[in-house]
Amino acid sequence: MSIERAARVRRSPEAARENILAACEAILLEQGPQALKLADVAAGAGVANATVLHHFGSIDGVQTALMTRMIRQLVQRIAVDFGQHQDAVGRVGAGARALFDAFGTRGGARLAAWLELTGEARRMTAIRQAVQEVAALRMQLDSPVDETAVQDFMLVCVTMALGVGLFGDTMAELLGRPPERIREIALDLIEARIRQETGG
Amino acid sequence: MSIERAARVRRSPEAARENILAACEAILLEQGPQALKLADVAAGAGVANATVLHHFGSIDGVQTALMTRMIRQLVQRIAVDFGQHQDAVGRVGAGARALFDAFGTRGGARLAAWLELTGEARRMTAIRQAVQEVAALRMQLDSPVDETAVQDFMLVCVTMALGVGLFGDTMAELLGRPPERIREIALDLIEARIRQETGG
DNA sequence: CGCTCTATTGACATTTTTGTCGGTAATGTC
DNA sequence: GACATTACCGACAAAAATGTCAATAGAGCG
Repeated sequence: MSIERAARVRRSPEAARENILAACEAILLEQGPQALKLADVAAGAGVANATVLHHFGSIDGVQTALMTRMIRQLVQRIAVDFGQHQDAVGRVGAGARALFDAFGTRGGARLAAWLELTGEARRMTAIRQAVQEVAALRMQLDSPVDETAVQDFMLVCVTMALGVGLFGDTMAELLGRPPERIREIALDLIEARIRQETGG
Repeated sequence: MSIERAARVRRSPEAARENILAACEAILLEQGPQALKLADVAAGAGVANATVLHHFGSIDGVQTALMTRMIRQLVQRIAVDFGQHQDAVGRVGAGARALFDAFGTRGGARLAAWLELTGEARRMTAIRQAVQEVAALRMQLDSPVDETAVQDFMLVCVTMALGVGLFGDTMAELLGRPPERIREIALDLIEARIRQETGG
């Protein structure tokens, strides 16, 4: 019997990078950032180690590209969700909901935690831009009294969404409560605050 | 000139372990979990690599011991803070405050995030025990209507405390708000909920 | 087809990190 | 002081992870 060698796949540079980063994302979500080893990434993508290095230069390059990609996806998802609401009343609640969705799925919160732990949290500037744009939008549309109050409030929303997205499931399981409960209550707190602000 | 060799320090096994784990904790807080290398830990503790291994067997043993130690400290801190309040009214607010303190300082939230990312979140069972004890205590003292409501609420408090503790400072800086703001608003949300629950 | 370009690769080199081992030196005990 | 115990260390070995390089092979183009 002859030795069969898998036919070599040749992709465009973009497709090759995409393929590798997708594998990285899966590893990050399933095993955490410390499992992002060159060999594992290459194996996950179905290519040789050297191929990964050819496209990204180093394992750090891979990580940087992964962060960038995930942040871009995250911001885009938030923007889309937020843009879908037109009425002033439901917009804030829907915005909060969009935040919770964005960070609760596809590893958004895990990415943020990774950045935080590795001291690369400055990379999240894209999030800042998005939040500030949204804040400006709300000022324009709903014209609430205090601008800093709006910013403060959005700040807390983002932080809560991150916390729930990262720890929610584990905490719920740990304490024997249904996983969606945390999110419900957190959103409830937020909406109560909104009613208080706008209503009286 | 003769070669001076620093006098060898000999500690009790407990003190030696303590010394090493303290160095680990500093590294974890300053540089993140990925920086917990054997050589760095040994250097931080002022001992040889082999000494670290002598006491913990392997670098994994070091990490496990560190987790255990930090969790123990964390739970103890929460318990102390919580036990200081006697009146039923302020207890919940004070409890929430204690939670925020515990996770916001000394890397409690960073530890939790690390456990979460590495998939070792089950180690946090000590936290579960503490929360359940506190919930039982509150049921006994304040006898609110619904037990699951109390549990749900504490669950959200813990998750929010974790989120604020881990992401609060970065998010505040990122959005140009004072760092203590998040904590204030979050506690405000919680206390509003308490008033709503108990008051009407 | 012949040619160029470059994504891809296995084999190898380098670096980093972890772990082993025999010996040394504090400390307590008799 | 003699001895046993063991925390401690330097030097080295092993393993793991990253990175280099020359050669190979798809794909487009004349």
